[in-house]
Amino acid sequence: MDVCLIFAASFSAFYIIVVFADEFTNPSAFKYVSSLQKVQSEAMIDLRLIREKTEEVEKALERRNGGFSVKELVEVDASQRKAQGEWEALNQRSNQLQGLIKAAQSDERETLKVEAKDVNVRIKEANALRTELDARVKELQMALPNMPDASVPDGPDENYNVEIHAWGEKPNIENPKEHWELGPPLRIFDFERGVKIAESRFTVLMEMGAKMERALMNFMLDFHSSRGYSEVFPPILVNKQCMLGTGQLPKFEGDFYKCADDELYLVPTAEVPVTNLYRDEVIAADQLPIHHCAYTPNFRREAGSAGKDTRGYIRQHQFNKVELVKFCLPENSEDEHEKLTRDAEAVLEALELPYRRIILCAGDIGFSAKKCFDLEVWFPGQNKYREISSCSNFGDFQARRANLKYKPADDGKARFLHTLNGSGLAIGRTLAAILENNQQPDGSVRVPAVLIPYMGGISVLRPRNDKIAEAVH
RNA sequence: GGAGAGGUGGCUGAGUGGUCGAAAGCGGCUUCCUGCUAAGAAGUUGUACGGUCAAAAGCUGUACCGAGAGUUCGAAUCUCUCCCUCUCCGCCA
Repeated sequence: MDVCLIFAASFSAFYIIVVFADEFTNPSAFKYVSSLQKVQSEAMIDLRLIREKTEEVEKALERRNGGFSVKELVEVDASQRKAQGEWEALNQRSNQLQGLIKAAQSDERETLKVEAKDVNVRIKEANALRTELDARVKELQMALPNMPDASVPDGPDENYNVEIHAWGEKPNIENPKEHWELGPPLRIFDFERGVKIAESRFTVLMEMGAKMERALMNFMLDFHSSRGYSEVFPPILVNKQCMLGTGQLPKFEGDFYKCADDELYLVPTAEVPVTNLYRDEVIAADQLPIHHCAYTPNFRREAGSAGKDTRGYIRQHQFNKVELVKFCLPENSEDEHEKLTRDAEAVLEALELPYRRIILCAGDIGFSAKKCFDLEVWFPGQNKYREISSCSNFGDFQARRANLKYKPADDGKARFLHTLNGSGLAIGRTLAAILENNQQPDGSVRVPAVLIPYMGGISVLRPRNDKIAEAVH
């Protein structure tokens, strides 16, 4: 692990040096880099861009794990445009004929009608072809992930993520327990009854657990509200358009819970409803940036993570999270990204939890993101850092899908804005991290100072010996 | 869930088979006028994808009046299906 990190870190430094050196010493390299950056900052998955700069786009996507080909898309797009042209030409003729028929004498009119009918048949055929190709283009286009930003390090998987910095001192605990060992005596978690009520990966929070979960929600919402994020509480069920807009669909259908009778999905993250708040809208530039924070429960099927984190409260089908979402001008998104990540880090610092920030490599980055920082909190019981927040800059990728635009102050043409989001934070994991980091030798847990007011003044969680805590079968 | 009404441009709202991308008003923008403001006058004002152009402007083609299908040479307008909104009733935290 450590070896890997050192390698990754030096790798990253090397990468950055190379980029800088190239930029400032080699004119042709500079040209390449800046044109690549232009490609990336101006438009993600823009069809015109894919058409005109196919190779650059492909090169950028190649850095992602699995690799993505845009060749088929370019080909289908070409035939779609041809079909579109033919269809339009036929429509034009049809429109002409309509005018002629209106002006014609009755005998002449019948002849024209015959031609018009024939044209209409051909229009129908041309339209069928056009529609089919249209759908195919859309399908291929929607399946393409965002292009990683030039500043994202290369690498196929999480082993190539690079640590940016770390904060806090790891607590010195003798034989630290994991949170699932600490929880039941404190009467915080009831894992067995959670399974009884739903299925595995569902947990009941009891008493102090329920209280602290709620305290964390309130603390985080208050925290971000006071830092300029306006609070929203959105629907937890969303329609398909929302899921397409933020990029969960169409690629990852199996990852989410869906209400079969209603075409509605349980939100996997507040990102989905909150980003879609302004879908199909044009926002005046002076209204930007918009900063929202939102609490929602989140539902994920965790398909493909069988065997991972089967114990404990780390990986649940239902979990709570406070999310930060930003809408901003394209030129500000990088800056907003840094600030958003700082806001998430500030929560960890307020809670006195040691963490580190890593930048995800191109192969590990999420589908919609062009750049992503993960915050990882220290778990003494597990003796490792675990993800607790993921802060992404999507560029205009989601904005394109969700049709989110802004109207610039100067010229009137509406343009796609940029979206960002990050967890601030995942509440269940925060609770687990507090348990592990603040555990005392006697099995009690110290409540972080900022949380005490939210816990009704309770400063220590103590083990209890309730009979009801023991499962009775 | 039952009954009724309705979905038109940034907004209000007209339009019941062609001359409608769509009246009128409001708002927005430009210009003029006026010490300033207010008021007034004239003009202009949707989106997407193409073509033309070095590019922009301009010009030009096609589509779009909730979505889809149908009738017709021709649909905002007629028919059908679906979605959504509103009002009343019922139910309910």
